Amino acid sequence: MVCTASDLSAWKDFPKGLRVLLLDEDSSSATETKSKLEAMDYIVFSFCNENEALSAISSKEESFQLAIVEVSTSNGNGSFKFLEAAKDFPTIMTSNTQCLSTMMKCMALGAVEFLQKPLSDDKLKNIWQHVVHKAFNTKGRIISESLKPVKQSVVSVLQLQLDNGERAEKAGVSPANKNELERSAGSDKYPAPSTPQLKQVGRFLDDEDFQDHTNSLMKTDSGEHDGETKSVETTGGNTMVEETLIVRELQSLGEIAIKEEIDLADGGNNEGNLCPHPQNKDNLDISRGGTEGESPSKATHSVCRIKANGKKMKVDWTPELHRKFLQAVEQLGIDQAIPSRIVELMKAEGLTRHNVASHLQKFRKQRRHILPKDDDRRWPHQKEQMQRNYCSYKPIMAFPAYHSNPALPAGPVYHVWGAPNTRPAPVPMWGGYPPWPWKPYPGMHADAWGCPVMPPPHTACPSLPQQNTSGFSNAGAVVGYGMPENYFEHHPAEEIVDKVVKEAISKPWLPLPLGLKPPSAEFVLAELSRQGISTIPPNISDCNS
DNA sequence: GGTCAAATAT
DNA sequence: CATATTTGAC
Repeated sequence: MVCTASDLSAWKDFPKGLRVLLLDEDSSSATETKSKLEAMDYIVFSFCNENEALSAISSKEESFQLAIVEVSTSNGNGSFKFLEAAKDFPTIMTSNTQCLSTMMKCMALGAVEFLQKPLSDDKLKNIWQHVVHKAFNTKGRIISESLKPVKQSVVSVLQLQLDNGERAEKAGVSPANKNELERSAGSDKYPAPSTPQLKQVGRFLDDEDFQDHTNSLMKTDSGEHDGETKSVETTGGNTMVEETLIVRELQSLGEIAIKEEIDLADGGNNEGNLCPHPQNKDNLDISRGGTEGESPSKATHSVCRIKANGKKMKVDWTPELHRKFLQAVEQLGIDQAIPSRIVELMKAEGLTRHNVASHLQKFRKQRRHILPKDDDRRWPHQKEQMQRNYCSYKPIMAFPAYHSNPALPAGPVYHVWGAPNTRPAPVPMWGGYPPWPWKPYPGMHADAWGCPVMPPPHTACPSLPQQNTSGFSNAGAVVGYGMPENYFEHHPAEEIVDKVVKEAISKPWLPLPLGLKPPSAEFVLAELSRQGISTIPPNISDCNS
């Protein structure tokens, strides 16, 4: 993204106020680092032994957004202990040594970067990127309280800039920078936090949820045959598409989607769009001079849903948001899935119980339509039937079709049987749960809503009756969210089944069925580290000489 | 609060 | 005209 005037004002003091926990036993280097950071407007809390640091993060984790931890021969595993404990926010490891094993271990344990000492201004100046990166790439896990404000701030500013850009355009200014953002969004697949350019903010994509976003991007890119550009109004021509593209990406990052109404009519008075701004500043500066005891993040969390004219903005139930919704519903279990609880679980700022209630209503209605009366077993009215053991309740699938969604927590997926939940299992309670067809394809009627799209996962309920009761004619065309769209577009359902089965056979070591996405390297690493990274040298002393 | 249904917005 | 979301009543 080209640095425009609005950039300068919006991001001017971006890292300002970010709280950095510094753990370094070497007091002189600690002091030096601290002063460098402070010169850059970071707020530094310095610790010289890991126990203090540990207790600091465990008691007030929300007070920090970033940690810099020194690892040395003398502090042994202390730094690693900290690193593991501080998984919720980005931790940069630093050391005098250049031992590859050490670096490797740091990375395996979740460090976001390894910096060789001494820490120069250059090395330090962009560490904020890790904060932003983390804030946007914590899907499926719990996003740390301290990172939420950052995320919101960034989203706000970016959205604001979109608005500004829109206005500038109307004034005849070339929107070159937006094109730039778009381009980078589509092609820059690999996050490289060390690269300072702001354009990275346009695409916070990790392997984990890469597919999703790319899908939507590519679809939008490809023009009008797009299933997701629901909010694209053709009125404005291409610029609107770009606008929407970017906004949508932000939206799909888990924020409540707010439809900014761009009033083409009353060109000048869009001051209301400024509303995200104050929040942004607040969030970043709130910690200034504050004491460690405060938790800045708790302060302001509500998304500004008020338009200039005071009207509330509509909640846009993006696939992403709906996915949260579904997760919540599944997690709660059918008889507990009530608006208030769903709202809690969704953890989507700005979303009200009413919003959810409404969505739930629609959701239920749709289901009723899809699963005709005879087996409406899953809704509370039929208490007698609730206990019946329907196949869709059984955790047969380790990777239920619907869950091929990468945004879901990786944790329980491979442990369906031992899932901690009180419910039977984190399994879709609505067997073969259909994707939510947001504007599937042009011309397709929206009552395709509940159409089961996935071929019934082979091992799963072969007898599930309603799988076929509703119109299936479009099955080939409707594509589930979170699935690689092309996959379906080019493979008839039977081929898919075949493919999945073959894969299952060829990889017997994996749980069945495999789902549609093989475990990524990332997943394996994560799993390894979760289990204590036995493959990595237990200590570093052997390489420090 | 939860649900349902009418009212609105898109 | 059909849908999606919000509003309001029960």
